[in-house]
Amino acid sequence: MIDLSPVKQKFILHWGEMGTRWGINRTVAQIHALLYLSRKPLHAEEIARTLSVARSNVSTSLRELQNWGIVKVVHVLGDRRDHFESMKDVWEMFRKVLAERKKREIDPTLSLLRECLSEAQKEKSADADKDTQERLRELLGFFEAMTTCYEQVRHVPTGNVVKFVKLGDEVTRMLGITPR
Amino acid sequence: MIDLSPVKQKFILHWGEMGTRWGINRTVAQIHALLYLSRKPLHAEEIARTLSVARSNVSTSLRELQNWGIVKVVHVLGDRRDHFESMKDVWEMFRKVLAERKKREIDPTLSLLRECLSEAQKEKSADADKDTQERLRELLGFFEAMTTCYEQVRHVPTGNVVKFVKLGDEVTRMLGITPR
DNA sequence: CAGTTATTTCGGTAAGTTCAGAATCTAACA
DNA sequence: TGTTAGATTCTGAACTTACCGAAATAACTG
Repeated sequence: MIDLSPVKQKFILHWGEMGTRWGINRTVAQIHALLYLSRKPLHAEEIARTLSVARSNVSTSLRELQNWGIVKVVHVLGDRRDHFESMKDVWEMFRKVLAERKKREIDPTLSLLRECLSEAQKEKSADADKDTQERLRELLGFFEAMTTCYEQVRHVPTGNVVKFVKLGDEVTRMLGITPR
Repeated sequence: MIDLSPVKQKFILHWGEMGTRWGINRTVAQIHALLYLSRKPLHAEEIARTLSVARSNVSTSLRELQNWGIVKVVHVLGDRRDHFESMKDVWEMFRKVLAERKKREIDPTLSLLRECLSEAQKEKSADADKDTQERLRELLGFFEAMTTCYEQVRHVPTGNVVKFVKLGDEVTRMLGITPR
């Protein structure tokens, strides 16, 4: 951490904390922050030294970041060590994470809700739990809406994000769909 | 757990798992699932028994759910124990959580990024780290866009959510803002 | 106000996670 | 083909977080 400017330190620590709040391992998030801020790709040893964490820990964490699809291995001429760099396009990065979370958490939840609903219909005490069914159905509806929403957002190219957000603002205002 | 239908069990367990992935304590999420599915408000003792967790643990978790604003205390006539019920409107619940997460995580991140940027400008090695500044600025831009986005979504009444999502779909398609 | 029941707080313990270092594996290079 | 730098995996220790049960507190009843 000594090698880092105070600003970088501050950000990396914060990002680590935020990670834990969203179910991401602290070290994983810190490494991500470090790579995101780094001008050049770093090798594992360098990361371990900079953040004062074990080399092994870095290895595992990098693997995870690669699984999220936001960190990539690159090679530097004349150096046989792997170097790692983070995606720099924030929007693209966000989309990656969104896609991955959908795959890991939303999709399984959709399946589960559907299973539950079909099982609920077969159950003996069927009408006794009409209520549960209704609840599950509403939740399913919600996640389906989220999926639709995601499908739209997923294809907006980075350059258009701001435009897109502003547009949404206009439209909702015009149509008065959001009475306050 | 014995008192629960298989379907309820299944859902509660899943919801608990999903909770952990998003930084929510497993028990907290399970209690939330239980209350969400429950037709009538439950008292703490009942929750503890049903989920086989300690009474005290239930107490703490309920407090947390109340902090999120998605569980409320209600009183049952002729019973002096507190009873708890979950909000049933999924969309409303989602908005609550969104609002809370914004307050707890996004807003502090915005502040931090602004601090970092202003400190970065004062730093000695100022131009050496033009790059870092640029990265931070982009991240800030992203979170600002997210905030705008949130502000729109935040006022959509439950009845209009589906309409809203479909509308977004139409608009983006019409304008061809999302070329595939 | 004494007795009863519900709720919260707190200290210890169990469970889970993170981490360092050793052992193993892989591949570059002589 | 042997040597070595680098990457990965494994294991036990340290630390963190979640959880329980006991004790204290608060709320109610007669």
